[in-house]
Amino acid sequence: MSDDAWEPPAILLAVDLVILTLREARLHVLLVERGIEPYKGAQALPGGFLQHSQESLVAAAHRELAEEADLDVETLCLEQLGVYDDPGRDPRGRVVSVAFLAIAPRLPEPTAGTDAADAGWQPTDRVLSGELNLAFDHRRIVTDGVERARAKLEHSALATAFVGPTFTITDLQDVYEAVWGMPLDPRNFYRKIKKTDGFIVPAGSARKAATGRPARLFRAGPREALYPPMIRPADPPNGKEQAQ
Amino acid sequence: MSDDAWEPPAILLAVDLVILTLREARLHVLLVERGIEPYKGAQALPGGFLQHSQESLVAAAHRELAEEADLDVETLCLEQLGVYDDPGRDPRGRVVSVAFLAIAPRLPEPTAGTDAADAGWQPTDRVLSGELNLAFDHRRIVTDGVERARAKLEHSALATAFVGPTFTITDLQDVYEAVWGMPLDPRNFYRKIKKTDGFIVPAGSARKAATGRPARLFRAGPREALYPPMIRPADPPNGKEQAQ
DNA sequence: GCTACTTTTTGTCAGATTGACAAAAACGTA
DNA sequence: TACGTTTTTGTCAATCTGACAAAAAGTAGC
Repeated sequence: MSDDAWEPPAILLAVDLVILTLREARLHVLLVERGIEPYKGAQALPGGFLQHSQESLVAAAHRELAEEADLDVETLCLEQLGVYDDPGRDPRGRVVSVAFLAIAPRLPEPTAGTDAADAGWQPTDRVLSGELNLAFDHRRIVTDGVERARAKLEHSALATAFVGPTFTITDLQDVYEAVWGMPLDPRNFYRKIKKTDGFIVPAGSARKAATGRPARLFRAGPREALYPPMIRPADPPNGKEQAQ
Repeated sequence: MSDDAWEPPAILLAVDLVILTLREARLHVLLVERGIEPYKGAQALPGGFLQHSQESLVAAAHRELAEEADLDVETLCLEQLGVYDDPGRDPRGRVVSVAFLAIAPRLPEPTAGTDAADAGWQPTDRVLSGELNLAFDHRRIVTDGVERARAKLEHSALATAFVGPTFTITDLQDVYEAVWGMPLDPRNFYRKIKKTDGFIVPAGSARKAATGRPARLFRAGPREALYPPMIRPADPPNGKEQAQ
């Protein structure tokens, strides 16, 4: 490309957000109903274009989140998920979108913002299964986001981000079961968690549900990366792949 | 953002490539000497701007690779590494760059292309340590790329991408040692590899170096994801973190 | 041809980890 | 006080890991 007279291509840069949380022991994703064309009326991830050329991507992400879902998530830690740039993914022209992922403890019901007709939590199952159709390539983005969360639970203390400041080991197990989508043995889970140094630290004695032995409370520990990782059981219980 | 009169911000979209390979049992990255300002004369990752608004990011990546390093890597599998968008990372204006990562078996010495004064392989050590300075934020990108490769070695059969079509188990071990930057026990490595179903399949009897028992040859197996993962030993041999 | 040396491959063995399951502990409730 | 529930502590066999020995299969030197 030895062209001196080079015209910058007209490309629009956007951000999309996959916000995951736990509600009633199921993994949910934040969706908005699009208030404008294209895909007006369809469910979509919150997101939008960069406002000006100096706005950073994460700044745009936080701004869109506030605008579209009225969520106060200053503290929310956004992680880059990927870039989606298939030409033709947006009928308006060439739109390259950077997706971000965030994990949140139980959040308040979001209220509709200016650009979105409505905002609310939907179970990720319904999106992944295709039961619920999303605008653009947002189903793929959600799929990637959930898979990222699953993987991160194995190697990081991410699970504590789903729950409140103090929690019980059973709370943590609920997170793993909801995100991984499989049941785990409470006894073995308990043992594994407790012996992973720095994952959790005690937070006073405890009390919880109406019935059963009260559970001890813990707080997130200093450890960010889990060294002996929490290996999730092989996914395909229906698969029959056997090599060698 | 309820503005109808909205001016698309002037943002340039670029790609950068982290091409990793093994040379003399060390991990190397492909660098070019910049032939134009800014950072003219400095070492940098191959990459450049999207040519037109319909060009996909991977297409641009392949094109730049051919242009700048004259490498024929049609078959090279590029994986998205991340987006680098710090305003101010490029003195020419707002440049958002999407980085791609590729792993390659021993490649021919690249020849300089049109935009780059020179192209060649440099040990990643020299980049990570800061001994070799790179243009823009390319040192960070290389750091992220190497870390990604390290992580992928744990869970995928990526190691076979570093070697030729047929290889010995020792070849594989060299890959792990070079990328992880630590020595591994040949006996235990051998055992672990052989018992990971589908990782490698036999490829006829074998022969190799001038000395020692001839090693058996293998070919990459069907397995993409390693189920019992290859857990790499804890990184910090100098660390002393102990909680609980 | 025989010995020395090198590298690959096959074992061994104790300690740690895992998965499945039992049982005790610590509550509320009838 | 007996019962049901949930948390917590154990147990046990199977598996996996890390450290190390030894056999196997070549080449090189004499």
